[in-house]
Amino acid sequence: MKVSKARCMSEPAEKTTRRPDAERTKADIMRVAREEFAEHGLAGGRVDAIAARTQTTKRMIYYYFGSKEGLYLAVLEQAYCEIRDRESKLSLATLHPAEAIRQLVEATADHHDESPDFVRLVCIENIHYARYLKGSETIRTLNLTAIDTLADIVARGRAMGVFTKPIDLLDLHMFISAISFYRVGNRHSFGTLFGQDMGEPDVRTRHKRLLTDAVLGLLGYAEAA
Amino acid sequence: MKVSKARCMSEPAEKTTRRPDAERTKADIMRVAREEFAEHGLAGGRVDAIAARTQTTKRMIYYYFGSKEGLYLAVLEQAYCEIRDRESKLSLATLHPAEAIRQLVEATADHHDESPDFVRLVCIENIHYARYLKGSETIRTLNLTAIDTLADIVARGRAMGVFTKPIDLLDLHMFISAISFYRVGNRHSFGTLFGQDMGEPDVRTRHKRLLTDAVLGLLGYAEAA
Amino acid sequence: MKVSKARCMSEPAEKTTRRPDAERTKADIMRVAREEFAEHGLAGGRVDAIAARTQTTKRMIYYYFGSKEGLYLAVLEQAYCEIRDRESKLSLATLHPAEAIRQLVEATADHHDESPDFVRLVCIENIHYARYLKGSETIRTLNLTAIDTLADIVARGRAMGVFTKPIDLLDLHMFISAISFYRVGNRHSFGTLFGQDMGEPDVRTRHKRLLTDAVLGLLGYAEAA
Amino acid sequence: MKVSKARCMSEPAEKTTRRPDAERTKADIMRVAREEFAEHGLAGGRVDAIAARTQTTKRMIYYYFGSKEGLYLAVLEQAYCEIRDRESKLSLATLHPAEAIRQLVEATADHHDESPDFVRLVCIENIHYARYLKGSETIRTLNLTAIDTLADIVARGRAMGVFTKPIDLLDLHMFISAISFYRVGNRHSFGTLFGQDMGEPDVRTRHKRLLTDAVLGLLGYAEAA
DNA sequence: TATGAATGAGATTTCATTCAT
DNA sequence: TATGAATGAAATCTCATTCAT
Repeated sequence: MKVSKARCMSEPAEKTTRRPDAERTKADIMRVAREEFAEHGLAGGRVDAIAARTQTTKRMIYYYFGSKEGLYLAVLEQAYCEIRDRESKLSLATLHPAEAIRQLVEATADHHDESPDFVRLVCIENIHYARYLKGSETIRTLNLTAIDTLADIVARGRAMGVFTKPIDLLDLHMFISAISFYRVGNRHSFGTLFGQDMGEPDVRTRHKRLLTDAVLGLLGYAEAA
Repeated sequence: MKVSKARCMSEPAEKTTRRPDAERTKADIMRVAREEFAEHGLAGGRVDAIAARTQTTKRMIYYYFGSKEGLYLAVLEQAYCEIRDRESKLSLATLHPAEAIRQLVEATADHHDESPDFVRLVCIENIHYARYLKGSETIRTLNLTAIDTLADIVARGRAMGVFTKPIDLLDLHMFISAISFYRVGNRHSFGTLFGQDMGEPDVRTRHKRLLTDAVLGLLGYAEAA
Repeated sequence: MKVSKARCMSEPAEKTTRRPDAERTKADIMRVAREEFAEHGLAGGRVDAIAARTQTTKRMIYYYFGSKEGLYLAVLEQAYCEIRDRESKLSLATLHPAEAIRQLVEATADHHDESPDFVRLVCIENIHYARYLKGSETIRTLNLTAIDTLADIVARGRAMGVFTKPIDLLDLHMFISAISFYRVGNRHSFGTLFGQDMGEPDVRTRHKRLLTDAVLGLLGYAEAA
Repeated sequence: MKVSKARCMSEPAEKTTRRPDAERTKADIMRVAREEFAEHGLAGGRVDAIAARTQTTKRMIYYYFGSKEGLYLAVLEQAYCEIRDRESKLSLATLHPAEAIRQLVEATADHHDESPDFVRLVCIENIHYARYLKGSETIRTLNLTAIDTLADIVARGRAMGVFTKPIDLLDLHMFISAISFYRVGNRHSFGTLFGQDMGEPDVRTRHKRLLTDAVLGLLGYAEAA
């Protein structure tokens, strides 16, 4: 598989001798493939369907990605890269720790709400026991920054004396992710069983506030401090 | 108890030994199908593979369930029935509200940890936009007791003055479910990315305590009360 | 195949010792089978579908008719018996020959128009190269009376000097049948291609008059005679 | 000539020898499929049987025609196209109207006698209530020329004063078609019941003469004119 | 690079028929 | 006579992948 470019997907065309369409063709395929796999899963996604919605042909999919699985992996890597990029764009270092937590929670929840494809791909990947994630050089070397961001905020809060309880950073991250993820990933079953649409703006707002409160509570945030 | 016992196909076989034994055949198929679908999803699951691991033939799958989708739906319904049964067996009515919450959280988390197949099926169903769930008369009339149980505890806690903050019951339920669900559903990607196995006993214990603390915090549990 | 009762299907129950339901069960099966085969053909008709619309079970179909083909044959025989019965009820012997021809043509056309199932079964049987017809003792011994009826009319007409041209009786019968049959059997393709519904009352009337005219013409009917 | 030549897929292969040769593959499949469907009907025809008698594989049938029904429709369209082509090749414009009628009747009867596959396919299609015909853009826009041809002859005959009776053109066409069609379509049942083989040359000749006479009679052909 | 045709293996589903009681 | 369960064989259709140019 010749795909594992650790540097995500930005690279603005490089101006080499090869036809300038190559990158565009690959991007076109990946965009469609992402929709297809997010919609139907790896087993349910159809190479034919992807090719049909692309400017190019099936042969090119194999030329560039080697196999259906190779394409799926590329899609997965791209999705994680985007998440990493979004995470690393947050600048919470100058905020009051409680406010930083609030903004981090909101950003995380919003990321998930706005990227249902990503959530679906992660669900799908877990159905496959994260087999592709595990096999991906790219993703294993991908530094997810969420923990670092959290670490900084918590350290500052503790130094300032506003966070008073000890809590494992990974647990804290899991907590924030779990709620954010569940709201999107389980939206359809939850909505069906309980009649609540978790996409509604005020439900969304309420859940973010709830999560912020819970997280601050776990950190032992002393409001008065 | 407002829960209308919609038959969950338990009834232990009226006449002991029947002729060619339809119930056993169906149960045999469903047991195997559940494994197959939970493992590979609806698209990835193979009717052939199911039949091969069964005492009967592929033909009988169609005889009893009509189609692969029909079988999947039957499996899904059964899985939800079991969860409902487990939920309704909890008797927390006599416990102190805080203790009841703790036990409810623990039971919920344990249910999920011990039923990874259920969690996977729900993920899969959400990938299908809960289409089968929505189409299932059985499941739509299935009274999920979780909310009732929660309602009772919260009402008692509030009456006793130990729960001091207002919180929506559905949000509370979502909160507990989300953490319980994510721990199992996203175990593989989380483990791969962060190097933590959420199945380990002490992680599990820690997460349950964390969730209990968070929930009690959201309820405004005043320990001294 | 135990079915070949030359005497068609009348026999009013016989009052023997056997369960009185036997004949009714058979008749029930045949009624449904006739619909099914007329609708979908021999290959397209489904034993399951027949059984499902019957008061009895699939097993009984095999008990009484031996096989799908046996049932089809029984249906075919019954259909031809009914036609024979209808034909033999015509009493044209006392009419003026030209009037008799007119009534015979009308009756034939009406028979076909009112028995689309029969027409369809005959089409289907011809698709099978009349294999079942050829193999049927019952039908081979069935005296189709159409030719006799025609023969009588033509003989009388010729004796009276009103039919002046010689014409083969079988050709004459073919002529009348062909138009009557085509109107029903090819109704759907004809209607689609030419936008004319041959079932409409005035089209039907027109065609009957046309056919009568043509037949009388072929017979050299001299009106003034 | 008001006939819009809707392409009937004739075009003799633009580039002589192509690469893997799609047209030949399709034509090969259709030739065999036509035999199979004409022989056994849509329900009775087997895709496997078609593939086996072809130079290619079953897979290609689905590649080119999508489904068994798609292939059947293609066969049906082709059969109708051929008929239209045959019809449009008749040049009766310069003949005496009575002679033109005779040749038209003979050609129509001959067409049917020489294309039993076409007749069988039309029977089969009528069993299906002309559902495929109705759904076929191609066939619905196919201008059947028979009526035009007839119209021209009748108009000339009337202008010349040799055709003296008014008659609906569609009825006239129905008449000619019905006899021609019945002779082939119902050959087997008719032969079985009445012991006459309608394929025999002198029967065929006799029927053509009979039909010509009847048609001219309906037109009020005055020989002396 | 690019393309349309081709394909083998295997997927789901169907069907007439029979068995056990 | 009656019934529901069972079945083997074969039907239709699908899919990722590769070939020839």
